[in-house]
Amino acid sequence: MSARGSYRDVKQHVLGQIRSGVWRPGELIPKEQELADAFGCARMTVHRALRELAEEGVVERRRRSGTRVALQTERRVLIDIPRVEQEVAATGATYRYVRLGRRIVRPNAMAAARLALENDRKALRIECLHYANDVPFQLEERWINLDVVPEAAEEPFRERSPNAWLLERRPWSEVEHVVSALNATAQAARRLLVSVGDALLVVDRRTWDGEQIITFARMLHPGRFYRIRARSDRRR
Amino acid sequence: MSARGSYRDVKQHVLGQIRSGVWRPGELIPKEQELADAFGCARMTVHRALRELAEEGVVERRRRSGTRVALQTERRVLIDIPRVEQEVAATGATYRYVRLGRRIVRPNAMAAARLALENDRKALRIECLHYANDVPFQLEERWINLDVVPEAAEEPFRERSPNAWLLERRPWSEVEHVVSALNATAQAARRLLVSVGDALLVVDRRTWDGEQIITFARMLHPGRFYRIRARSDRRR
DNA sequence: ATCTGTATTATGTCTAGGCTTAATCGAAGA
DNA sequence: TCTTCGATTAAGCCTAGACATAATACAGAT
Repeated sequence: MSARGSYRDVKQHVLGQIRSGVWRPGELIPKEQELADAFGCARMTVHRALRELAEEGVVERRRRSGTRVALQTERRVLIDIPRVEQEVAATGATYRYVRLGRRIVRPNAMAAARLALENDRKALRIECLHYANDVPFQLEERWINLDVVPEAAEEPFRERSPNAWLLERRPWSEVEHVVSALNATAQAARRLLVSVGDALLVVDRRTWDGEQIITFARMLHPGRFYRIRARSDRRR
Repeated sequence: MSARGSYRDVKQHVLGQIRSGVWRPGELIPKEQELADAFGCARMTVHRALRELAEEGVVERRRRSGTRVALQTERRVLIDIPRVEQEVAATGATYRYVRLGRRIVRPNAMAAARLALENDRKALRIECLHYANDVPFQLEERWINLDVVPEAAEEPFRERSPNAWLLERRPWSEVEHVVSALNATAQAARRLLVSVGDALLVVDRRTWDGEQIITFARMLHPGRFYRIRARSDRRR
């Protein structure tokens, strides 16, 4: 077959067999040693190719049983969620940040639940607006857990956004994003320069460091402007 | 240090140094050989650990330069987008599928653009509704490219949803998802049993096989019900 | 007929070397 | 001063073995 195999060649070949329908979903494919012999390479080289295909969800592997073509029940999608600054800059627009408000308060029911705060604990609430070319792009309602980040109580957040400030300061271990849709309230509509009731795309983000919840942010976007895009390319 | 190293141990150690702030963003970390010596393992073992961390976006690697802690400019998120049937079933609800309409027509401007169709080419349009416990869960407007999937012209799609039918039949190589928010039109509101103007979460999906676009689907969800959730855990 | 222990098998991981390649540094030349 | 080119370095990939581990099959016992 091919004189000297690289793991990429093996991946391409296996993917080709699957995509062209020679190896069908659920079917067993040749074992590592057989592929290694066919390609004239070491088993480790085949192993790496198949391991990566398994990580990508293309094949499923079990010890003793062998490797089989995955039943495509799920689509796995990799999304890059950039910072607002970069997202705006990427479109060529000029980015601007404005802090609207900042208070240390007892959180409302939603924020308290999201932050998993004990009764009566206060948290820092920041409201701010991100512009693209002086057009409102994102309205952010940010809650910071002062038990975890006490130094935030000293920070005015006038120049730098809470997100940028936190990213520089706090390592994080886990993030959760929840995307939904809401109608604009009177206040949100005023801030975002849209009509009351217009559909808004909502991204809720929680950030952990270990067991502790650092921060919760609700980010509202005019539905016409904001897009979350994701492409999952099974070929690579 | 540790008597015998596995690549997981190395990963954990490196991640620990980063999370605890010992190795800071942008900073160089020890080279592969040094870590291998420290752990008393082979360089390949360290190599695999660092390669995986690089894939996860935790570190950045350059030949000759070395490995450095990534500046966390982006958050990479892995999302599993299941099929509606499974998504509904996962909540314990009963799934039901209803075909509303099916016609071979010249696509409207949006669909023609999404499908990249030549002038005057017709396409198959299917409108259908997915229920969870007899409550409308997703309204789907599906366009199928008959140049690529001519056999779809014979299929009534009465029992099986276009998605299920296509997944069984056509291998695909690439998917694009675009998420946005829209206000419910009169027709969509009637189908989904919501009020006109209610915020809907919109997922547009395009599927390729190689260069060809197989299908485009616009899926509408009542904003209150549908959630796209994603957790990115940097620890593993 | 059912349970249990053992042998088998394919993948999972590791080792200790090798060569390859891209990025960088520094020295020599223009 | 600027450019170019060769040496160096650290990651990238590969090999040919080894042992570990999980899942299965099968034989023997109950």
